Amino acid sequence: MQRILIIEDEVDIAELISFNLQRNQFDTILAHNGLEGLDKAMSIEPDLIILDLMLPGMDGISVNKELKSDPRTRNIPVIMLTAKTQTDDRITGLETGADDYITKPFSPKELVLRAQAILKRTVQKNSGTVLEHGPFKFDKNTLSFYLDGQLEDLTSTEFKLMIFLIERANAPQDRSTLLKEVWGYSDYVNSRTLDTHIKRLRKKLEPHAGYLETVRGVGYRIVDTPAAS
Amino acid sequence: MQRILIIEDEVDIAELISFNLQRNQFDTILAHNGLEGLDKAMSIEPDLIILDLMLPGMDGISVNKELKSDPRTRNIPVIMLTAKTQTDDRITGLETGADDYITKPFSPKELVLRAQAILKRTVQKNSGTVLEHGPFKFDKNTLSFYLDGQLEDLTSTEFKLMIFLIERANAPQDRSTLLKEVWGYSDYVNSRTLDTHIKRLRKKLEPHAGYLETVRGVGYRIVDTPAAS
DNA sequence: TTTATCCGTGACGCCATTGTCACCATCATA
DNA sequence: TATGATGGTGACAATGGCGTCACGGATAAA
Repeated sequence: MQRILIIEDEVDIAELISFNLQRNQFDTILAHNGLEGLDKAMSIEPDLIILDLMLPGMDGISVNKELKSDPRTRNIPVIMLTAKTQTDDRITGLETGADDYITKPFSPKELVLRAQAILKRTVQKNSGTVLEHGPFKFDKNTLSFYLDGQLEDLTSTEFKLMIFLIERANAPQDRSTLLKEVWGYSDYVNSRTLDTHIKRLRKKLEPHAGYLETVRGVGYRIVDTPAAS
Repeated sequence: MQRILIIEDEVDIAELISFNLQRNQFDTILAHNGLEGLDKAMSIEPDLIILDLMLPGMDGISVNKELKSDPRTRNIPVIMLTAKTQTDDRITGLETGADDYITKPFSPKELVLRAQAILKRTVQKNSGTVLEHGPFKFDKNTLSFYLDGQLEDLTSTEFKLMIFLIERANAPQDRSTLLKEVWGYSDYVNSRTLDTHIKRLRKKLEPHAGYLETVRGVGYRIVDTPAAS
């Protein structure tokens, strides 16, 4: 079950939020001022924080700044609650730190929807975008490629080709499959295009080009352990 | 717990494999000929299949072909067991269908390692590589972009930029952050590069460019619901 | 050894992508 | 309203990615 920390001094509002979130299968934790909120955020490490902008003592912006400066809480998404006046149009813009904001008065339904949307997003963001295989490492988010830990340049075609092969490691992929899946060619084209790209790839993969094997009569494959040469 | 189907007629070998996999927290199912194997594969839908090449009645290659032709079993990875003779060097090459192969005699340890490697891979492959936001859809594997379900072209810079913004939807990202994270610029450069790319993106996002908002004095953001215009 | 395939490679030219600049439009503030 | 700052836009040039081709080398079967 996902836990949501609510930092809000007005008890009525805090209860209203808490009630609606619990009804939608979230666990809730309450904090009634900024310091208590920071404390609980650090110790509990919730999945999401709902933070009122106006708080006694330490205001929401400062709390958020503190949250973003600590590694334990830096990646926890924050929804900011703001009052609808002119001045905080500026705040919504400036609050680069907050992941979303809601203006009071707000409907509980909207808040639940936003919470769900954000949590869904962070689950997506932190899952399965890094692919490792031997000395190769790929980050599908930033489209970056590392060879022995060193960032190297790959063109997007090379990137697609490598990912396709690595996700099917050891299994040879034939030429027409590769041209279809990586290039999007619908019918088989007899050309040297694939070979040329493989050549360029091998050059960039040095000294680990041995992972990329030719399977004569079929196509190519990436192996778990390169043959001794 | 992950289930592994073992299709192997020699009882001793089947037991050996089964024992070692179970010791490593896998569930195992045994089948002693090709037809029984196909049957169990269809009904149980295991996470991985270990398939002997030499089987009484229907041989391994035919079984594999059948497996790949049925939608229920098509995506289940297959490890093929082959005897080490000259002829099946050819088979290993030809067996585009199998995801990996092991030559007999093999060490149980190696088999377990390969099974774990393959299962880890398929988990990676099927997770979190598709990102959706409103009318936008991204496949990080094929680097393809869909607008209202229609495949559209994005350059790799545009792709990176969109992913970065969407994963931080609603939260404005300032110019220097974007230049640093998407372009890899280390120090702030005062240039119109970002603006130009945003312009090009907006053109390609039509008629949904409203999702990409300018936050004056800060940078840009993607919103969940575009403002009415 | 011969022969037919299949693959690797270097060179070349096209063109999409990208960054820059000048100029204009828009916005915030006094 | 006036003014300065910030963002939008069109045009342009440089670069690099990409596909094609011709040729040579390697491999497998006869």
